[in-house]
Parts: sequence; structure tokens; C-alpha cells
Amino acid sequence: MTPTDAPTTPARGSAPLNRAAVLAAGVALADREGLATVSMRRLSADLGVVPMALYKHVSDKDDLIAGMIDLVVAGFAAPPLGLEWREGVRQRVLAARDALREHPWLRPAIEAASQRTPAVLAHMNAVAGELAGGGFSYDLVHHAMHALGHRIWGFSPEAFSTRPAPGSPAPPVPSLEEQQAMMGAMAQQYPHIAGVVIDTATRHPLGACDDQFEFEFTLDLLLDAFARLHETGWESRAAG
Amino acid sequence: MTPTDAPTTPARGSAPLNRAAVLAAGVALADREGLATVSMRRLSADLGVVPMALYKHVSDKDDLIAGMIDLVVAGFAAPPLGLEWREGVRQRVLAARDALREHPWLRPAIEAASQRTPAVLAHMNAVAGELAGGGFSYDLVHHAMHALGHRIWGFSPEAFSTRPAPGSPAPPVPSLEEQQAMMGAMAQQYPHIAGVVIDTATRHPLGACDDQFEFEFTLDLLLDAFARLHETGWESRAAG
DNA sequence: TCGAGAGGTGTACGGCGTACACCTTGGCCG
DNA sequence: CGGCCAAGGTGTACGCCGTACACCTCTCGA
Repeated sequence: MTPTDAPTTPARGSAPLNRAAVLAAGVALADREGLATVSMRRLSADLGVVPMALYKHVSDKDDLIAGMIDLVVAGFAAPPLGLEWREGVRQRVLAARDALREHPWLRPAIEAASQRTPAVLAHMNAVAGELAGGGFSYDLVHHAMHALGHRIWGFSPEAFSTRPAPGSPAPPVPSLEEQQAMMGAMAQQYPHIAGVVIDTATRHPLGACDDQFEFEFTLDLLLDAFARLHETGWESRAAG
Repeated sequence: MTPTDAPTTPARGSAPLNRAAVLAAGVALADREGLATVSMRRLSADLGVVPMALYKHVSDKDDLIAGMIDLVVAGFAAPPLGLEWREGVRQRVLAARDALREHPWLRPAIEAASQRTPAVLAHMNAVAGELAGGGFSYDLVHHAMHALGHRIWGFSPEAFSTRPAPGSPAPPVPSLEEQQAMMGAMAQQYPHIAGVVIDTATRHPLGACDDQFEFEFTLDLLLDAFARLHETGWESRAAG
């Protein structure tokens, strides 16, 4: 060892490390080499640090992935305010799609995640807000969101009912007061999602949203559209 | 040890074991405890056998999962022949959905798989065949299949272009003769997929299918449908 | 000056997929 | 009938993984 050696902790470029840097490095690694290679060990090596060091900044690997998702989703391009609803939805959905194409790991990551994260909820709220701002009833907003879900994400995320990731212990049931408090907080942050929830509750007192109906609703929309195109001789472009 | 002990190899209920039994046990385990608990070690324990024994029947874990997928997909209920196209598509898509609901691990498994398996291709071919049988041009069949993709599977599977699972070595490029031979075999087994491919090739000489166009095509179909519903005051059922 | 907390470290455990060499057994052929 | 051979189950081992837990070492405010 030379007298100029670094202190006991190896010289790491500068500032110690923080959650944002860990998440950004995770996104960069996933972009470069795919989600499968994002392991705590590999990511820590990229950061010049020992694996366990990451646990000072993320609580576990699920938290890391959730943070990476939120980092990207929060960066979705937002259209200008005041667009006509159709254009607003269109631009938001296409912005989401752009990000999904730029980060191919994002869709599988969102699909595999068991919980919706704040940025994801915010995005869904913004899309619902465009429709509501166009005068849609929350009933129609609800069903349009379901139909769009597959477009926005490539799959249909349920905003609330989260499958409990089979094999994990059942989470504690929140009390009625806790539920009401959560709803209140929700309504503040995600008013359009709350609008959908409330509208649904008035129509379906048992609270469940009829998944099968959602599915057939969208399917029939598409089939009707196909029938119209067929009848009018639509084609995508002149054949060679 | 008593004189009545079993022979050196432990008594396994009967017939030795075979690929079908391994796949069926995999499906049963995934149904019971989720895809994540399907490990070679755990599955082998369920079968009363040592982990490496499975490798005599599946080539690796990917092959196991692919076999499980095909086992379920091949069991999709097929509607009677001679239905009007709309009803034929409807029943096939809903049959696929039923299976996806019965086997919640199936969708993630198909999404994670890098290759379409034969039963999956056969299902897609059958749906395309319903449309073609209804007089759809293959141009419209093509785009309708893309639009339906998200409905059929909950995501949009590309039938051919498979993302190469980042980090894996590039597969060998097939020769032109091999490609033509594969196309010939495809056309025999999956005539409607072949029809789409050929129609696309005539419209887009460079061979690529315009993913962005597909996406916006479906999105605009949905948005038009939403606009119509909105204008006519549609609601899903009378409010409370 | 010193104590505490933030943050990086080292070791260890149990689980994973699977390569490789081995052994047992049933059936076929000479 | 004897011997062989392949099919199929076994045992060991390796290098990954996530992460629990105890520890060490700076930095900074009191």
C-alpha cells in the first residue's frame, strides 16, 4: 500500500450514494442488459459497493423495482393543459407507450409488481381526468379506462384490487376508519380515480367491479369497429 | 431396514414418469401455489423424485414452462364449426380468457416466454381463420388480430419477431432455403397466419410490420367508439 | 470533545438451475 | 439363457441469488 492510498472505505467517485442514484443505476442497468440481470449483487458492483450497501437505500428488491418503475413513469411526457379530451388522452397514452418502448423491461416489471405505485396511480388519474374534463360521466370514464388499460400498459391493471402474490401471508384487514381515511386521502390526490370508485359504488352496492363485463364491453367495441371497417372496404394502404 | 424394504430405487406409485406427467404436475403446482413456486426442486419433490430426474423429460426449466403453457392452451374450448365470424371470434377469445382466469399464472408465463409455442400459434391461427372465413381481407385480419391481441392474452404477442431475451447469444441466422422451407411448413399448418404474412409482404416490401400504426389503429378505434357512446348518453346500468 | 447515527462491510444461510458422473433395471438379441 | 445397452433415477458440486445480522468508520451537531 502506498501512502497515498484511499481511506479504509474504497474511494467512490464522490457523494456517498442515495436512493435516487441507486434507482437511476437500476434503470440504466435494466435498459442496458435487461431486467433479469438487475440483481442486488450486480447492481451493487456497478455502483462500486458491496451488495448489502444497497439495503441502506432500498428496503428489498421489490422496493428497488418499484422505485425504478416510479422513476420512469413519473417522467412520462405530459401534454399541455386545455387540450380537447380526445387529444389529451391520445397524447398521454402515446407518451406512456414511448416510455415503454424506450424501457422494454418496464411492462413486465409493472405486470409483475403486486402493488400500483404512486406515479402509476398519478398517470391513471391524469388519463381519467382528461376524459372527465371532456364531460364524460364517471361511468363511461370507468369503462373507457378499462378499455384503454391494455393500450396504456399492454395489460389491464386493476388500480385497487391487488392479487396477493400467491403464497404470501394475508395482509391485515384495515378497519372501517382506516378505509375511510384512505379514501379521503385518495380523493385528494387522485380525484378522478375517486370519482370512478364512487360512481361504481352507487351502481354496484356490493362493491365489485364486473370484470367479465369490462372485458366484453371492450371486445364488443372492437368487434363493432371491425364490422364497420369491413363493410366499408377499409384497407391500410394500397397493395403493392 | 426390514427384509420387506423396497428396492434401491424408492417405490414410485407405478409407471416411471414421463413428459406429460411432469407437465401436468407443473400445471397443478402452478394452479395451487403460483408460478413462482414452480422450481425444478419443488416440482421434483411433488413427484417423489430427485431434481435432476426431471431433466430426463424436459430439457430445462424454459422447456418445462413452455410445455405447461402448451398443455393449457391446447385445451382451449373450440366453438362449433360454421359459426358466423363474429360469434366464432367471440367464443374463441372468451374461451382463452376463461382459461387465463382458471390458470392465473398463464398470462405472465406467456408474457415471459421468448418463443410462441405450437398450441399458441394454432390458437392465433384459428382466430384469424374465423375472420378470414367471414370474408375479411387478410389486411383487415392482420390489423384486427393486433387489436384483439390484447384481448386474447391481455397483451399483444408478436407471432414471429421474438425479442432475443437480452444477454443471450444471437441465434444462428437461417439460410434463405431454410426460411422458405419454414414458410412452406407454416403455410400448411397455419394458413391464416401465412395469409397475413403474405399480404403484409406485398404491402410493405421491406417486411416490417408497422407497430406504431397498429397501436394507433386500435387506439383510434376505441376512441371513436367512446365518442359515440358519449354522444348517445350510454350508461352501463341505472345508477343506485 | 464526544457521542450518535448514517452508511459501507463481511460473513453466512438457504434456495435456485443445472453440469457431470454414476448406478439400476427392464427388455432385446445372440 | 446370458449379456448388453439404453432409459431413467441418483448424488455431488458449482456458482448464482436475496438478505439477516453483527460490525466498523466516518461526519456532524452539541
